[in-house]
Amino acid sequence: MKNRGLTIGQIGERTGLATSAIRYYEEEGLVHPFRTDAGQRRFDRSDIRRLSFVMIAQNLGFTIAQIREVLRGLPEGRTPSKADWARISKRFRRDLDQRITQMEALRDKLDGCIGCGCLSMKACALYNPADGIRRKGTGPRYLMGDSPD
Amino acid sequence: MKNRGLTIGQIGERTGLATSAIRYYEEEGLVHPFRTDAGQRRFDRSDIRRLSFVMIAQNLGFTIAQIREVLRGLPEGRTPSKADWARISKRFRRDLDQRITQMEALRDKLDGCIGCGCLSMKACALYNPADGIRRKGTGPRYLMGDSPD
DNA sequence: TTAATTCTTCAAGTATACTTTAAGGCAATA
DNA sequence: TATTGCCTTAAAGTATACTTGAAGAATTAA
Repeated sequence: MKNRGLTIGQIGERTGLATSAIRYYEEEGLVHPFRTDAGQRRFDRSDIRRLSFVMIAQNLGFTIAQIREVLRGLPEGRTPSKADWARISKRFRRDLDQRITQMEALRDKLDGCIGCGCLSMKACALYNPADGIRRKGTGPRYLMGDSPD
Repeated sequence: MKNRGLTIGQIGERTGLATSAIRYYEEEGLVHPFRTDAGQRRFDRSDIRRLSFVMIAQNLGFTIAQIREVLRGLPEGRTPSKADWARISKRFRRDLDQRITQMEALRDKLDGCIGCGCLSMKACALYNPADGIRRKGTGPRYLMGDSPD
């Protein structure tokens, strides 16, 4: 193995990600592997954690763009420390808290609201739950509990 | 207005949906407008509620396929009653309760887990919170950390 | 009646998050 | 050395949930 580091295949094994997904994540700026003299990707061991973070964030419903933003909070030159990770995880925590609050509010309004006969959905709390759940743009929108099957 | 009923444009105004979206929803079997002799769509007033329900479900993260499933619980021949709506809304309630519980569990594990260096993501609650999104792969997955530091 | 507006279908485009395929180069092993 | 297997890029395909555009028919307003 030339130039040391982990190959994309090895990273794939460790993380469970398809190599195609990892290449896509690089394209999207979520990982920055270096290259061998021959042009093959080589990853740092810390990239495993980085990609794991990406997977978790995906599971939490974050978009690639959002994850990229969050990962900007990590240092570039050195391997991120536990404190680095803890710092950026706070954003997740805030987001989760917000979502939970939102969902609880929705749940509490559900029975009274569905089928209530509101003529204007603009006045209905269920119609536009304070942004955040519904993604911008198109594409599949499933939240944590829903796998597309 | 021929053959009575609401036109797609009027339904769009009432619900805030684009007419293209409404046509798409018909194609997907979420609404079933009748047609005038000339072939134009005409909607029942109860379709406003039906489409509002679709929008709410969308906001809650349900897919079109799931919404179609739920809507099957409504009567075909007559206008759904309040009781009909209440009945199918229960599914939403259950789903919301489940998601809230899941998210709370995630939130509580977040600080301790991100960057913790877990050796196996199989043991990590953040990795597969809703189980089923990520496919099972071969071999051990050492996520959120490489080998012991 | 004429003109403006709304309706129709169908095909293609958009965005996200990837996977698949093709054609070929690099690396480890027998 | 040869062969196997993993690596490369680029383009195209997939799924969801729609929107946009074209061309023409139906409906409404003046």
